[in-house]
Amino acid sequence: MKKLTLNDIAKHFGVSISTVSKAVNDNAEISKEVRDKIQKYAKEHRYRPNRVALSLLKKSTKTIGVIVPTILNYFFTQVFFGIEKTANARGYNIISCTSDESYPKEVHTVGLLSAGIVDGLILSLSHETQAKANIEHISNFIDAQIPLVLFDRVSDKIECDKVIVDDLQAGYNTTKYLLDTGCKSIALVSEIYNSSVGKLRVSGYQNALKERKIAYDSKLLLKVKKNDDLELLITFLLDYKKIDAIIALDEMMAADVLYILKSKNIKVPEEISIIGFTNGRLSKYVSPSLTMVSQHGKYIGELTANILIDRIENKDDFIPYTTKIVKTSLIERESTRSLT
Amino acid sequence: MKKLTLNDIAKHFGVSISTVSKAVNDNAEISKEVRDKIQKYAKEHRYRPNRVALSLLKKSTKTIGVIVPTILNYFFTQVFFGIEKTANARGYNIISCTSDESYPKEVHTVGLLSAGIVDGLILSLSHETQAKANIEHISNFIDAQIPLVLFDRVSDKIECDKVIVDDLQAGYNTTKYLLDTGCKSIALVSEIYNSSVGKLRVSGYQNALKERKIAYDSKLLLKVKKNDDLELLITFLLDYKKIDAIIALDEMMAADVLYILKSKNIKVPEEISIIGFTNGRLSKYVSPSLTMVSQHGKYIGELTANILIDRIENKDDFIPYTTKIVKTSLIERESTRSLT
DNA sequence: TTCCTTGACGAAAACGTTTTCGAAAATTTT
DNA sequence: AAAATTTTCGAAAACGTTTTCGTCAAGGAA
Repeated sequence: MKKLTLNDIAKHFGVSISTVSKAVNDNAEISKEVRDKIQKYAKEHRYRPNRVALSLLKKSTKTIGVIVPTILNYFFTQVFFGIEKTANARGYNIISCTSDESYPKEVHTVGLLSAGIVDGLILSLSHETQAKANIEHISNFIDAQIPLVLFDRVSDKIECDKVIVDDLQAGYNTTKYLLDTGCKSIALVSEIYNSSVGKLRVSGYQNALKERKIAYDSKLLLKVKKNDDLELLITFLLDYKKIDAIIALDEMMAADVLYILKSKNIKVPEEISIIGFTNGRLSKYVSPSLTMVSQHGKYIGELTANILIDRIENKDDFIPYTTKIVKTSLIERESTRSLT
Repeated sequence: MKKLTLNDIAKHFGVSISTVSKAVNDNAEISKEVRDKIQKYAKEHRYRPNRVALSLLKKSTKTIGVIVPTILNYFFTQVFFGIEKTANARGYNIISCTSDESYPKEVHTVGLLSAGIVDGLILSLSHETQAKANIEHISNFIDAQIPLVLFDRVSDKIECDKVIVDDLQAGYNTTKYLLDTGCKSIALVSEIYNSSVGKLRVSGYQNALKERKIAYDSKLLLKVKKNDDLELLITFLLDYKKIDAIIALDEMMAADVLYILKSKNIKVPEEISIIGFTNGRLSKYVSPSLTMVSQHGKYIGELTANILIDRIENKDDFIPYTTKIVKTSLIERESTRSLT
């Protein structure tokens, strides 16, 4: 039951390979009887054209590469889901890789994918890459003439299509929302302080403060690293100053903050309000449920995939690069006070 | 800056393709000077051997296919993470697909992946496939001589390597644990009642009941479908009989059950205990936090990938198929009473 | 009959790579 | 100087497919 090739079928019928190829493709150039005979045989023996050979010939693999910093994060899982869905619908497979927030791994993976196995690439920069701001590997990839779409974690230095979240506005909106509910002293905790999205959210936060003529205090910006003890940091923060709201830059962290506050018997939202980024599964179920910023991950995935595939399928046409900005939505729940 | 081929380099230096190939592969057959000259040029122009051409020649793509029923589920995300990690470590890329619990989509995807683009396949059967028990597409795949490893959702009718969770034992253990904490009337809610794993867990549940000489009441087994109103079903259940424990067959459902009980002002675990399957992010953060069964998803992914790659790399050797059974662990939290 | 058209099929190139084998040239050995 | 060996490189096959073009025969038209 070895894999059947055109050559095998050709030998079986004593005809040429071209005849078989045309027959299985139902080409009228071949007489009806021969065609039927060969098609029947091919079907019975489950002949399938070798996609690798086809890829080599057509210079198109019908697969797109996806590199995300991590998959153990609801936002990226959602985006991934959206990409997979639309890619499949448009006849593409996806080959998925994780950079694990690591620069060397990203370089390595991008290199691999530039060797002809994908027709295009979707990428969200790793945290380390954004911190280093070293994007030579991306430039090389672009030089290889393979379409690339960046999403969420992008870089100004890279010229290509991009899909980003309106993080500046989101940072501004959440801060303003908290101020409007009567909060005065708002802290911000972030693990991704070096990433483009983290910085934009902080800028939005600062803009909102400035608008209300509230001085920005950098001590209220908690940069937490991988193995930091968040509880300790929060304890210090609360000792430093009276806080009445905390913005957490991802969902897990929002949940962690809530957990810590509850363990300290601090009432949420009466004493401290919480808003988190990424509206995942957690936020609905904890109590009090968390007010969150939704980034519409699935939609971003769909949009990104569509832009990439359009680019792949109109490779010769000159289409200027676009940057799509996706607005966020605030999902109001119980961890914030109501607007008065 | 078009993609460079061996031919391009050969022309540039006026040598043959074979010379260039050997030179870039640092073959001593080529004189040191020529080798250096060509390697320098290749590096400068970022030559990378075309992987598609290589795959065709070597009949090996160094990629493995993964088909899971859904990625929006923490267990499968975990498994996926484990697979990706070990596959990468062993030099393989993964091409990932979702069956969306749909039989036709699974058939289609398995078909695609049998056309030579993967060296092996990792698969967890869709719910619909297990309900239909139609596995012809899998048989066809196996006939094509491509290594296959099934995990979690498997079928007795398919002969191949398998990695499964000890769901029978897990069902038994959780039930027994609840009985030991003093529960007498245990209900079970499941969305995957037709899957192999669902059935095993129910069997384990029944075994534990039988051991304690408690009659099994099929009304306590809630089969919930995609769009059912869980709250209504639970209300009926509570009206039907006094319940003091609920086993939920996945994490979301456990959280939903908790949510519903809380909204009915039923104390957990004083009045009703809850145990859920899949120890994800949710369970830790809800309150009371949920006692869960951990299936060690990441480990399963690693194990599965290793078995598959071993099979790929020793294709000629005859190694009998194995079925690895991974034990579960019970993570005790606040949604169950303490053992007395 | 002769010419032209049409139908049915095959030969060969092309995609990019590795590898085996052969051959020429350079070097060493006798 | 002749013979033997080694060094250095190229030709060609192979992987499986599509597609262009050519060929040959049959059939119809003149």
